[in-house]
Amino acid sequence: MQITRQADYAIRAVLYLARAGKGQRVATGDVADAQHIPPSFLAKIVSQLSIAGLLHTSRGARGGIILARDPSQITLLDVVEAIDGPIRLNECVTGEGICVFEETCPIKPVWCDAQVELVRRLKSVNFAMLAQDQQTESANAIG
Amino acid sequence: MQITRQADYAIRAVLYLARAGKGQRVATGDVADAQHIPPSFLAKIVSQLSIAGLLHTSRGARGGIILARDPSQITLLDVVEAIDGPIRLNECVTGEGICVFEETCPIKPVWCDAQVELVRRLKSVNFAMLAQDQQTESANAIG
DNA sequence: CATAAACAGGTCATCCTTATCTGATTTAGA
DNA sequence: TCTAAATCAGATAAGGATGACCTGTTTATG
Repeated sequence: MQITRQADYAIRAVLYLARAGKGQRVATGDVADAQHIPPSFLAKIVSQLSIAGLLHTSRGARGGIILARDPSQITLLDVVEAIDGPIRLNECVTGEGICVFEETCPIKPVWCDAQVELVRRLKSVNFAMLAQDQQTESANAIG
Repeated sequence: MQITRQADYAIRAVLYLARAGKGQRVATGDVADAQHIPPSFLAKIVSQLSIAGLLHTSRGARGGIILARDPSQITLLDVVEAIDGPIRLNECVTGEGICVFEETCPIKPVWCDAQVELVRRLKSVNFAMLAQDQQTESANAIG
């Protein structure tokens, strides 16, 4: 019930790029340094984000990575799902035919609803918002 | 980003007990059969639920398991956290000092808020409700 | 051509998850 | 008291996910 470290790293990387400003190409080494991400691990993550179409890479000297679209067009959900795959709170939410009790199970709707809400929430946050905010005063989940 | 099979099994087991009715002692083997749970695996789960105080066990012939409190006093959250531990959407939500960027991170509040909402939702569902409902017509999370 | 950088991939250790098995212990009932 | 029924505790094992490293290969710049 937790996103992976990879997804967390990916979010921080995209945030860094969003903050770097428009059309600013950045070396992944710089991102790793600034965000305290193991450099060789970040390479893999960048590769996945590139395949997902969230950023463009350019090789060679003066190469680097750059966001594929405006930060306002990249949501938290985009990044999380690019790395961890689709959000599924329980196996049965995946589709039909997974659970024997599907038809009469009173729990499945609970998971479905909760998942819809979570997805909606992550989709509502984009990286233009995140890049400009410093930490907002907000609820703390502890306790 | 998914509850474990164990947690899912635990939920189904508790649901079965809730449906069995008040003061009805049931053999774990029966639960395993009815809910299609590997019997020897269920034993471990039952043990954890017992430690968590959600059900009582009695050994010996005619022994079995029984809910420790009224189904209305057991929430979905109780069962999930008894097995999987506290719900944490991201490592940083656990507490202070985990993340270097805590103070200025614009993402942490998003996770905290989403987690609070998810926990609230799971806490709002108890097994008295689940036991009496057949499947309600509800949103489907697919798509 | 030399250098800087991304890229592809393989490897590795560790932990988690799921599951099974075995033996010990307890209890009800004949 | 004996036996069958049932939980309890612990060891074990396969498999996969996770986090991380390392080595070449390709490509663009100067």
